[in-house]
Amino acid sequence: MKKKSQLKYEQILAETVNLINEKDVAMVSTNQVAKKVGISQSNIYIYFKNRDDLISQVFTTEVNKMSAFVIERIETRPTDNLKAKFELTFTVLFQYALKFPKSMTVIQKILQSYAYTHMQDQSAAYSKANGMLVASLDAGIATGLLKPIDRTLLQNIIFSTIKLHADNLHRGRYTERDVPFDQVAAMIWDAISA
Amino acid sequence: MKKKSQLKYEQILAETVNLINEKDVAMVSTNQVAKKVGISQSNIYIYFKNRDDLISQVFTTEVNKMSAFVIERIETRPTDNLKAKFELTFTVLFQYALKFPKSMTVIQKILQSYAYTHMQDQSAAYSKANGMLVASLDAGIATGLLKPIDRTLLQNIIFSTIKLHADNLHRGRYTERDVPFDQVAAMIWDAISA
Amino acid sequence: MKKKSQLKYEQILAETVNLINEKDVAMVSTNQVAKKVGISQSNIYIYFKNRDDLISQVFTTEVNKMSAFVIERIETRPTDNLKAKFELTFTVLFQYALKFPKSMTVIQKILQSYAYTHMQDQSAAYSKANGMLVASLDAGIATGLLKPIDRTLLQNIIFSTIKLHADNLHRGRYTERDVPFDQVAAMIWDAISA
Amino acid sequence: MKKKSQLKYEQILAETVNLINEKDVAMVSTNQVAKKVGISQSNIYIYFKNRDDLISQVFTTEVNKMSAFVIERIETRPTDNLKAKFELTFTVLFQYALKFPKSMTVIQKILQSYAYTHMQDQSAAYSKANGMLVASLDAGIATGLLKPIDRTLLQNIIFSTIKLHADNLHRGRYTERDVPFDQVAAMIWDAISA
DNA sequence: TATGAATGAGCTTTCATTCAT
DNA sequence: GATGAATGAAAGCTCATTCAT
Repeated sequence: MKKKSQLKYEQILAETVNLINEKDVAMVSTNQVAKKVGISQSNIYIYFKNRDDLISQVFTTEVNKMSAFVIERIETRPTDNLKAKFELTFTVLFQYALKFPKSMTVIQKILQSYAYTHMQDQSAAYSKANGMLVASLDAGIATGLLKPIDRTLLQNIIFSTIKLHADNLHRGRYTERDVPFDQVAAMIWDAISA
Repeated sequence: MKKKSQLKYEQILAETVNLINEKDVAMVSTNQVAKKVGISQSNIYIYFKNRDDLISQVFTTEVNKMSAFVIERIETRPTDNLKAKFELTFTVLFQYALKFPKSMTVIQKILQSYAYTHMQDQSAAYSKANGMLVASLDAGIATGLLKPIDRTLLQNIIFSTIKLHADNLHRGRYTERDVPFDQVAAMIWDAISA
Repeated sequence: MKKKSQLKYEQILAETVNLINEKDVAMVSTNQVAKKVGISQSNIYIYFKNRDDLISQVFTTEVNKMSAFVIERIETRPTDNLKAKFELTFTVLFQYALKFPKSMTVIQKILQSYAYTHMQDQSAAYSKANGMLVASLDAGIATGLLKPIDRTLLQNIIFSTIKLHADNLHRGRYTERDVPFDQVAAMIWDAISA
Repeated sequence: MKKKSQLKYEQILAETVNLINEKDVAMVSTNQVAKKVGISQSNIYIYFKNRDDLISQVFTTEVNKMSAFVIERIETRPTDNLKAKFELTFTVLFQYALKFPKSMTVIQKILQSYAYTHMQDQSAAYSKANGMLVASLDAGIATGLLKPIDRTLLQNIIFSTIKLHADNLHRGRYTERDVPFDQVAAMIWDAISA
């Protein structure tokens, strides 16, 4: 794809993200996306194989974005203190959720959607990103730092809590002064630490 | 509605629950429901004002079912020990999730769906049920039993953890022996207790 | 039909008249009528063979009502003065239009509707009532009182003008003081008189 | 819209005109129109926003056609004789009704239809065309040429008489020799002139 | 007499997708 | 690359009508 088309490709992705943010994944149509971008519906099929492909690429793009954001801020500060690393991860995830409020919502919505669950080729990006987190959690459990319990339970508390906190702030339910992130991180830590 | 129709009314609700369980709320059509029940599609409009009404009544029915289940098992065992009461609540919610695996999923899906969010008259049943839980949490915070933090964060950990655990069991990710509920309850308690 | 049913029969007719007054004939459904009367839809099919029959009976009833109203006020005042008789007819028609503002509208709407045009047995009542007017007009033409021109043209001016004037008054476009009926009658007379 | 589509656009309008001519406006469905044109029903929504838009554009098109027809034949023959101008207008309207027998019927039907009455943006074309006639009539009244009476009464006689005469000819009720237009125009003039 | 239940046909509208230009 | 045109399928909903009770 050339420059010009690269731009349009990104515009389509961006408007799809916006629309998924507003309504259910299943309610977002290629029609609506095209209208938002200001192109004709059929144009979308030049950039994407079909609707599933569009949703899928939105997902992959957002996962990659988040993944890159986190890795960049963690890998560069290597530490042998596992607990500190976890806490840094929480903070970075929270920063991401604050900076890209739509991104986490979209990732979560697509992940839960029927469309994604039944998609042919699911995101390799997601597997990879998830794999890193899984490795971290397993290491934490193995070293006795985290509770010896199925990792999905730990993972759920981490992500759902951070996302809810960011959403609450974003919607103005409370301010960062009312509920400092430290308290939230402490709550997560209390939950998952052995 | 008379006897005979009461049966069909419930069949429609039941099949709608099944379908919402399988796919996104927005993807469940009156057509599909009718086909599952074995009636003509227009027949649904005898029992429900429109599609929104159908979804809404499914929601209310499930919330009432859960509410009744929980209240019946808690109110009858009054205690002045607040902590014991919380732990009992967790257990009862878990029992419900185990017994009616689709119910919690459906409640959650509808609650998150765009359709419900933008519905005219939202469920009074839900407001009431939720109000009781809110009161409990606020009391727990006030007495210093729970962390002095926004209650939605506590609530999220309780529900999402219990639901995920039940789902994991249901999908065979692990058995009750592998991950006893006590451990899960302990994790929740560690998270929310002051 | 017994007394009770006679009442319901008339209620159905009355509500149908109301609905036809508000919208297009083709838009009035048995559903809506039943709802207005407060009965079940299927009940209508006890009093009327089908929808066409309902519309047809509404039409006949209204035509008979108008016919009786006019005849009663004209036949009882026999006169050999043909011009005076015409003018009396205009006045009586106008009184009817004022007293039953919906009636003339409904008659006209049904008369123009596709349903009526293609109905099996068209109203004998209408033929009869129309026949009388036709005879009057033909007599007027024969005696040289009216313009020697196709009678439908005369008839149209008479009815459409009287109806429009009554409607204008009813909708408050002007008052009877602003536009006295005498002026309207004079206009009609100027048009049709030889 | 490009060339090819322009053709289909006009075909859709034309078939809609035909159908409205045959039955009630409310009975004309996009289904029927599509079948007549020989396209799939959804295709109509490429050319028209929705059904209302289709009806509305049919109306505007016909009004514009009539308006252009009349203006072209009147404006080009300016005269300071007001009476002559009125009589010319009658003649031209009659010519139009003869040449486009469906057009006037369709305009009238849509104008009376519930759908149009309750439409959002009503035809600017109609307002303009009507405004010109209104101005003429008001001038006629002011100069003492026409009867000093509400203009809608004058307008009704003009239009309904001309239309009925044209329809009568079209349906073969009588020939132009039986009822020359001069007589009809005279009748109208007798009605409206002071 | 009355009604609840049921249905098939029809309606308007939106959708994902394809294709010729 | 881009678009207008086209379509079949499916959606939600209303309708006239029938029938058993």
